[in-house]
Amino acid sequence: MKKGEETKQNILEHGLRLFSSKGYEETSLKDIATKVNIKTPSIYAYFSSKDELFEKIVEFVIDDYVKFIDDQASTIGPLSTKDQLYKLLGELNEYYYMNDRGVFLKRYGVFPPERFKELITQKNSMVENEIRKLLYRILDVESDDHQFIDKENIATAFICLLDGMLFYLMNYSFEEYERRLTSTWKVFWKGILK
Amino acid sequence: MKKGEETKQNILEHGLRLFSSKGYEETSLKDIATKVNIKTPSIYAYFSSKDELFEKIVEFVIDDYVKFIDDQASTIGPLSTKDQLYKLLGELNEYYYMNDRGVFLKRYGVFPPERFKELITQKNSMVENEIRKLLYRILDVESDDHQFIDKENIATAFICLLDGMLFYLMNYSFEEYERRLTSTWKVFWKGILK
DNA sequence: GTCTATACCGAGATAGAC
DNA sequence: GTCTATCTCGGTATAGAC
Repeated sequence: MKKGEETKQNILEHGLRLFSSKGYEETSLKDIATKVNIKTPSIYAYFSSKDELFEKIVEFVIDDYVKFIDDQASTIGPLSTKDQLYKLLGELNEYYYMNDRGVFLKRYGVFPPERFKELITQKNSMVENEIRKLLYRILDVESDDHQFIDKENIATAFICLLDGMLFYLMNYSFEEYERRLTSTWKVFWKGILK
Repeated sequence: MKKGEETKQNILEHGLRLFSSKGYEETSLKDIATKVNIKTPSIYAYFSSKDELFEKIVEFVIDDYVKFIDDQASTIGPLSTKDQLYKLLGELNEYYYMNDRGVFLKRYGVFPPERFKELITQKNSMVENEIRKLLYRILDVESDDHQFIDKENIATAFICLLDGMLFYLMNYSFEEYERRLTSTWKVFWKGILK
């Protein structure tokens, strides 16, 4: 990779990390520059403004998440319906926990800075759709022992569960999160059986 | 009410509203002063800094919510267990939807500015405890036809559901939220029965 | 491509008149 | 109790040398 290209990547990565943990306004270009080991004005060689940098990160993050969701489709294929659902829940949760992209997604998905509201809500509905599509695919397979309630219903409850678990992930230790995941999953699974 | 006292209340109220909708950093003291129809420096007659103003609002909001939860205890008394749970879920959700205090609570509960992190997480665990206590009280009554799974389990799932629904409340119309509440509730209720 | 120097602005905050 | 005037600081952004 060329030196310039490398710097650009570094700016994007550290920007992502800082925006995730501290928020848009609380992160200065100087903070980012320091992490990348350059001076603030050098950032302008790659991005025309702080806003533009942020938007580029938004786009990268959402596209990456959509890709991640699609990847799950192929990974969970051979499992039983129950295991597929549980695995999907765990994987999507851990995507949030394990990297800054997830935190970024949630932080700005729920509370976007005024200027980026439109861009973000638009992109966000893509994500929910992707998850719903995957859930329908899982539930459509009839080769299983179980009977389920209405699919749409399940998807809505599943997504709610996903969002709710996020709070646990963010506010508690990983162990506590796992305990709570088990509890919640039990209720969900019993709840969607006919 | 004395004039000074009134101004102070106005600052608190408009501060709350602006912090909820725009966030801490994006809200300037000038924004608040404008809404109150005073000039920025007048705020310092009541609060020694922006930080102090914010902290006062945090404390007010959390205390008010805890009070609200306690109020629910007396309101839902005569209903069946099922109706009590459903009503509680609806009431707690709508507290969020209907006033800025709820949005404030969530916004800073999940993503507090660095400086206030400690204050807020500490206060926040009080809230979860209050909800758990109330749930245990509801579930302890045995005069009902239903058998339930483990109480702790139910409480965890309930709180997860509460947090998840928040995303629906914030990102969709009230009608869509209600549709989704129905779906999610169905799954939850089936899930907690023995 | 990265730097130093600097312009510019808006924020939080203080002093002191009325 | 509220104002005008003003200070200070840190942020984004630009100019121009190397």
